[in-house]
Amino acid sequence: MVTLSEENYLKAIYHLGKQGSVVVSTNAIAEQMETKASSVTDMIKKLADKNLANYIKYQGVSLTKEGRLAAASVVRKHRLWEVLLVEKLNFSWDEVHEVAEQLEHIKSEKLINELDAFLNYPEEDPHGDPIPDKEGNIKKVEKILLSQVDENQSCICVGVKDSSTDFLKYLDKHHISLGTSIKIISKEKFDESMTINVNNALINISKIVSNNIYVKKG
Amino acid sequence: MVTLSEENYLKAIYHLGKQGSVVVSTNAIAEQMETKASSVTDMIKKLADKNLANYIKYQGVSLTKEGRLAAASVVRKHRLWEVLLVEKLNFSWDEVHEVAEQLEHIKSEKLINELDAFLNYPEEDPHGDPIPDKEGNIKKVEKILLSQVDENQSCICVGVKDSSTDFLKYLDKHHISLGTSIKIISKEKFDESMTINVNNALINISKIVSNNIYVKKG
DNA sequence: ATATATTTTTAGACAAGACTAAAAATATAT
DNA sequence: ATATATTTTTAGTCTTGTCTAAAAATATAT
Ligand SMILES: [Mn+2]
Ligand SMILES: [Mn+2]
Ligand SMILES: [Mn+2]
Ligand SMILES: [Mn+2]
Repeated sequence: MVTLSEENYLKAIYHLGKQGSVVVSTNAIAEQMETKASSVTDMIKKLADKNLANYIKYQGVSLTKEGRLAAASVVRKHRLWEVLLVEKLNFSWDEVHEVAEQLEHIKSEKLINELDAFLNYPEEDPHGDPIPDKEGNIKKVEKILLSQVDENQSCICVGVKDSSTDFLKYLDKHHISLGTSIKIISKEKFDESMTINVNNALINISKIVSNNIYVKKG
Repeated sequence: MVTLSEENYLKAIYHLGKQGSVVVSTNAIAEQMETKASSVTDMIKKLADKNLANYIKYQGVSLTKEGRLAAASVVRKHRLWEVLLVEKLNFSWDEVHEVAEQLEHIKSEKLINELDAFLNYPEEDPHGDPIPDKEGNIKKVEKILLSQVDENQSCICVGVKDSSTDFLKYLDKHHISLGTSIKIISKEKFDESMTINVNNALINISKIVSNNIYVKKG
């Protein structure tokens, strides 16, 4: 039995582990989860006791095979629920995350499998993030940050790095969503802002924005 | 903020309160929730502190207006989720309860309203139980226990009192479901068992069974 | 290499929710 | 009316998950 709280820690370690080294620091987890380092240390020990994490004092933590599968299962549920909310229940992509945070902890094999089928086996969530399969495998899609595209190049928005409500609403306001074509008109050396063409409108976006939009060539 | 545990107690008091007097005893709650009387006393105090329950020591507990609304909201969510599971996700009526026990605690106004609309505003759950509206009102449908129907009378199954997996599977085996026509052929004085006609088959059911099936005349 | 800063762990406390055992209140039976 | 049985509450303990403050380990800078 994995508790709700343990699931949240597993998920945090899972996410932190794939952006950089597999070993994750106590402070990184604390920051991600908006909790205190001492709480993290306590929980890491419990995860290690349950064979969900590898832990060496002062050296950081990584997930075991079992822990990684448990984490991927939570992520799978989170993203499938997000698809349901957007596709069937009229949620917009900036409204789903909070509710999915709750739904991801519902325990029922049948429920998640039926949900998957009902949604026609989606491969991505409403933010362009891949949905792990039952074995925890995810389709690694090649995508780069908009900030890394050169002047005069065109690309297509395929995801967002920040999926906070604020950022997604900003994108809505500028009519940027998954599938939107973007052409880089010019880049400013000074502050790394860029002017882009979206739906034949020119808009200027800051480095922070271009650093949080994933695109593919085309 | 009402916690998950508080919601479960509210629901128990709500259910116990409508089958008999509105004031509910500590022991009755303990039995319903499979917990100890001392735990119930502790929780009742918390509910009273939050103005969700009226509590007089040694005299039992009842729900306040606010508590009744909170309880009805949990029941509403429970039953709407059960409808989703059966109508859209291929669950049978004996599989839904456990999962609905989890889903009923998800907090999101929008989610439950959209779910209601998506399901086309159902009035009953898969066991024939009425779904409270947003204000906590339920359509009181007149139904009687099968055990109370006289010999040679016909009736239609409109609900079940016991919705345990075991009982529902028993009904499945005998092809009794919501809407099934039942004619009482004979009643045994001795043990109050009865022989009934279901889909032109004669079956004998015990008092326990006839006491857990709701029917309407017709 | 040593002093300083940062990170991580430990120790001790707290709140929620549950339990056992004992005490107090209420109900029942003679 | 009094003794007995049942119900309910209290007192004290436990587990989970969190926190603060202090101690220990590790990293960084001169
Ligand atoms: Mn999300
Ligand atoms: Mn979560
Ligand atoms: Mn149910
Ligand atoms: Mn429940």
